Amino acid sequence: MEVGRRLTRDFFGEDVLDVAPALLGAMISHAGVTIRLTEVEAYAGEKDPGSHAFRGPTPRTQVMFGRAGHLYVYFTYGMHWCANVVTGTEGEASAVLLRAGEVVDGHEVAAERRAGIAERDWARGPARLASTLGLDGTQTGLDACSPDGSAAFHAAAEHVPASRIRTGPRVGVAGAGGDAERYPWRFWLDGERSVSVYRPAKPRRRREPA
DNA sequence: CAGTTGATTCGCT
DNA sequence: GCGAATCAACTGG
Repeated sequence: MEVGRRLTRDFFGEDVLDVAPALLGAMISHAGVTIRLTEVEAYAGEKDPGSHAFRGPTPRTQVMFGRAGHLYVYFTYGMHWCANVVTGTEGEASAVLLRAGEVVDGHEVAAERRAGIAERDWARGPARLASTLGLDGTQTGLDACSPDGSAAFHAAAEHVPASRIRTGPRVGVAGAGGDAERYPWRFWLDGERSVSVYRPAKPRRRREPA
């Protein structure tokens, strides 16, 4: 299929708030499936209370403090994997969460991998997107800018006018209240069916004791 | 459509 | 121990 130029490490080395919207319409390929990104979220490194890097490097978040263009794939809610790409300068630990997209190549592989799921939902949400790409914890640290790596990003096949880009608060991020939460760091393409519905970051109600 | 709930493991305090 | 950058199934309108 026709894809744009491959995105380089220089592309990911820019500021996360520039990289995130620039990824809309771009594509990521892994394990036989290509997804066109329609929704992303920026996480601004160690100074961002919503980021996993907020409390400094740990074994889990080590890769975020490394080079731009590497994948940070984390496990959450006891069952889901979500994928980010590291951005900015080394040691900064900023990253873009890949929140949603649509499968544009590898439909047969995706259909097998996501058996029983409607095509519309294959990459509608970060855990679904990672699952459809076949990404899990074994791919964390993978260099998407390496010529012989298994994952790669490609520029949008079509022109994405700035007027189609929307911004808003991040989804499902607890611990709001800091300065970081005042900024709309979620970016999506207006009018795309694959964009997940916004839900405010509301703390889960604890079940009452019996 | 919107709203609610259980599932289930890990990372960190 | 607590709660999480979520999902799928289910309810009621």
